[in-house]
Amino acid sequence: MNQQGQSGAAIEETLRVVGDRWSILLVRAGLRGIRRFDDFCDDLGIARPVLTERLRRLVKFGIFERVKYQDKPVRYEYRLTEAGLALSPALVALVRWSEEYSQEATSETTLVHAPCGTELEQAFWCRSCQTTFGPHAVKGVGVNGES
Amino acid sequence: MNQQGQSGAAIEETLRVVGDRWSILLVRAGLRGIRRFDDFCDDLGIARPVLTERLRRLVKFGIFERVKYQDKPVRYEYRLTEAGLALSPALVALVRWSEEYSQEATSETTLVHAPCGTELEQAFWCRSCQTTFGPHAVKGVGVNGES
DNA sequence: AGACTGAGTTCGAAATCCGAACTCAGTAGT
DNA sequence: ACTACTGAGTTCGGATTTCGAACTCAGTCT
Repeated sequence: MNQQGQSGAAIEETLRVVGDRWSILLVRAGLRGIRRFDDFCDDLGIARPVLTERLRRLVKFGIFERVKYQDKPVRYEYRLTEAGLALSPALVALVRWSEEYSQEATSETTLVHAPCGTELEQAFWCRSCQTTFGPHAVKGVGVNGES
Repeated sequence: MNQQGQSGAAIEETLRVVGDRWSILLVRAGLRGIRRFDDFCDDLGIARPVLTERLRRLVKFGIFERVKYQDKPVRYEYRLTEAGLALSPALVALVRWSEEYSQEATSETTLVHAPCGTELEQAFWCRSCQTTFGPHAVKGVGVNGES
């Protein structure tokens, strides 16, 4: 249908999992410590049937896990897995972007380096050159590798 | 409705713009040099009416610009703006994530530092400490700042 | 008994998405 | 002058998703 080879498939795969308006917000809520169905619901204002479906899918793809946290009335909660946690760079990138470019960003808090409190920058790091660099020096985003 | 303060608003804002299955793919296609309506269409397999609406919205939010590239039959193409280009860290983060965690990732190409060809790492950079660090040392992701 | 909690389901209405066919201006070929 | 083609869209009806509000179900609390 389309001729995306290689790394194209990877992103498409990923976006099929987290590429809707709610999934990333759910991950963010998870990072903030939210775990219970009703809390996700209240915090995000997501419709219940949609939340049910979304959580099921995120569990299926290993981003959240469904954990029984009490027996008497059986109750489950949702916790981020390692893979889920690993989405935070993407999340941070989005926050940074909106801080920088979104016209109606009303952000009061900004992201900082915890030890020193300095506003952080996001960069790519080349282990062999021992340097940081920006998006212009990345190759391989596309199949043919045009910057 | 929900009690997301501060940086919560920022992400929500952003996801209202790029938080659907197509927008990020469009940005990616833009990075790969695709500019014309029909090419986006063929490359992504997106339905035309949806593409129309998506592009209009991305233009409105300053991610693409609509540029006239010929007069005789008036024709427009879509180019990424600076703001659009600035989304690439998020995109790269997603690619990296899928390379690492996505079960059915079939990615052959990986992302590299263009000058030297080394596989890149993504990191946060603290200007004042002059160090790179990972997501665990970021504060302020959530309103209350749980890492 | 009656009210409450928490994780869901069920419902019908509304918004989105889809593919396929159509439009419209201009160009190229015969 | 007639036909075919290009490229950026628009129009259509049907299928899928999303929504809010109300309901369920097991167990607990008073």
